[in-house]
Amino acid sequence: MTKKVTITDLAARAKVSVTTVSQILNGKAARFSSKTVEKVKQLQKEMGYVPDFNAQSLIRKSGRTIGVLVPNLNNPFFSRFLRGIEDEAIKQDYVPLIFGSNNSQEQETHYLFESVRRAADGMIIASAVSDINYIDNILNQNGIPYILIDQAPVVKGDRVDANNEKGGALLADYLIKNGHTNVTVVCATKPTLNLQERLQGFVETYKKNGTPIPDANIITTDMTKKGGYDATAAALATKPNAIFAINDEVAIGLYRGLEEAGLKIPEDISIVGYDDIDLGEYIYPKLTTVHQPAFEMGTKAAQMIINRIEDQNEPIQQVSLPVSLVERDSVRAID
Amino acid sequence: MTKKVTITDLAARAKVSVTTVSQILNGKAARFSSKTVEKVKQLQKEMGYVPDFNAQSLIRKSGRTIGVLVPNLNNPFFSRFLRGIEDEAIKQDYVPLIFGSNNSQEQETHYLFESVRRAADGMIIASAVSDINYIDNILNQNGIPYILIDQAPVVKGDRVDANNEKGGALLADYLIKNGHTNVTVVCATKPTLNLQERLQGFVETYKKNGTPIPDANIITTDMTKKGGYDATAAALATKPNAIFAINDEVAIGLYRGLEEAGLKIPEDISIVGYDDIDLGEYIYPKLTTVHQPAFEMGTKAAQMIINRIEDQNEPIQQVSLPVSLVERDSVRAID
DNA sequence: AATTGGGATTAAACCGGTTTAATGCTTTTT
DNA sequence: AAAAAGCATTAAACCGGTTTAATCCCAATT
Repeated sequence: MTKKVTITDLAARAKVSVTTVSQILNGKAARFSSKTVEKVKQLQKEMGYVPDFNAQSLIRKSGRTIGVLVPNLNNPFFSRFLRGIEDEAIKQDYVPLIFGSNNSQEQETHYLFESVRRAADGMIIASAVSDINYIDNILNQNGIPYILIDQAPVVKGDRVDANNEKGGALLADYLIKNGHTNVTVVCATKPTLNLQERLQGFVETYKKNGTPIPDANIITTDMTKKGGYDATAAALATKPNAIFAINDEVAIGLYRGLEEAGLKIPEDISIVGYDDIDLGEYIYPKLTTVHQPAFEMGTKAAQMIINRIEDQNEPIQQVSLPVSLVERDSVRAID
Repeated sequence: MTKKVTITDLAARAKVSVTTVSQILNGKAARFSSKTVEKVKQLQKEMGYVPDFNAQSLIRKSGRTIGVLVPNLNNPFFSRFLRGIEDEAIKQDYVPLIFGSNNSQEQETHYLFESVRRAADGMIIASAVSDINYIDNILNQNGIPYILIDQAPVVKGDRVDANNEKGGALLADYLIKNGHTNVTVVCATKPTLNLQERLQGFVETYKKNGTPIPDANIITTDMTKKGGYDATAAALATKPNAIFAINDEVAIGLYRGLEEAGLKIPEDISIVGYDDIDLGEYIYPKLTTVHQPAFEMGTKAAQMIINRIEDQNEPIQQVSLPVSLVERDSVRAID
């Protein structure tokens, strides 16, 4: 409970001015005698002096903080994504301020304002909401740069995503190749852009194949395990021989639902997911899915927002990371 | 990119002093004429004035920030725990600064110092390390109160945990009741206190039952899915009829390992886990485990640290939340 | 009419730093 | 010997707020 040591205390004990201390501790020591430099550095250790963060940020006009908003802390995809952000941010001496909105627009708004209030230097946003105008309003008005994950910017802006259309197409091709012409999709009730794109890529591929997917075969639900589970009956009612779960969490729910319905994967029905969360390798049967480079999306997003923060005039970037098919055991070939 | 509005700007436009604006905006408006009050409030909206966080924190000597350190952002147990913290913190107008150390003491240390530097008002720590003296050193020296999750304080200090010994005992009783006298445990290589306690409760119960567990039946590995998977062979070598995975993640790994070994759960071997992550309900067969109130542990921890922050003299609290057995399908009765 | 009192407002100090523009002293240069 | 240059250091302004202790003005008391 020792009272906090300030730069003034340190200066007093060193019998120099605070300017001197400040300069030396910030490495602008060029013009100070090595005697003074040593004295100050020594005293810093001795007294355990740590510059006051708020005082520093106030005058530097930056706290090297990045606000990060994700819809769901629970989804392993986002955990990996967050790890990527943390990893890169730390390297560049930034700190992420992480918020999970639980898929609620109200909470998103709250956290957006909280980030503004805390003077985040920039934000990385994976919104759960499809209409993101309001984000731009809040952030732009406050001069906070941001980068969107998996969403199209309202106005021209930075963006990182993985190639969702491609991912959808990859899955469709694979399923078609394995003889599944009768598929149903379990998607979100209010799909965000990335989901729309996945769906689009998938559906288009089937159309091109001459085996279009009827609208009735698009089931909607929540993007959670429970959502997948709850959608089982509706999906089954369409009598598909394969189901495309728009993300892996939903696939997990479907696994359970199908098991309870007495159906065996992939003998009775095939399933594919999307994301490639690590769990996919552990469940039985192992899940065939599309790999999204979640970690890399995180590091890339962090790099980009830091660049933007430090140079507002950088050209706008829209980065689309590659995806790939992860072929495992949840699909069987039919004839 | 409109330059940030300061209180001075606002005061100028309102033709009053900054003192007036400050007072009014902080609700100390009692002595101001309603005309002035209205004018200021109106202008605040109009100009979109948000008080500078760092300036405010500097003088208030608090940024209402709670540092949170967890070993692993990936583990659903911690996701739920974090949600609990976030939930409670927000209510009390605090913001959690979340860090995941990836089970590395080096990173833990880094984040500890980062929290000090950022002037966290307090910390909630779920360390991955069993010897936590160093935490106390860093934090205590800087006058930052903290509360430990699932660890015993070095010196008398606040603590939240769930009743781990009880949980271990619960599992042991259940297994014994179902006729499993020959069990093996998969535990951490360097178990933190909570894991030691679980193990202790489990082992003691078996000992009391007159069927002690041989040391050879305690297998150690990493606390991840992969760790569980990797431990399969060693566990199987002890020829158990039931395995206690010290947490659910490990159990998931074991599920996969056992499947590959051609063993059926629970027909050929029974498994129990610990934590009750939501996944347990979805895998096949559903996992029997011990429920830890992760969310409540989070809210409780947040409440406690906030109390401590706001009143350093509060009596020290050690809260142990109740656990319960969740009986599902991964154990069969043998005779 | 002088004094008191209270309502409305603000000047000024302060929080803990950073930075710019001096200042004072030596040492060189001319 | 005076002017210029160089080195080491620091005074003072500033960042954007909060808070304490005035100050001002007008109505009410004595």
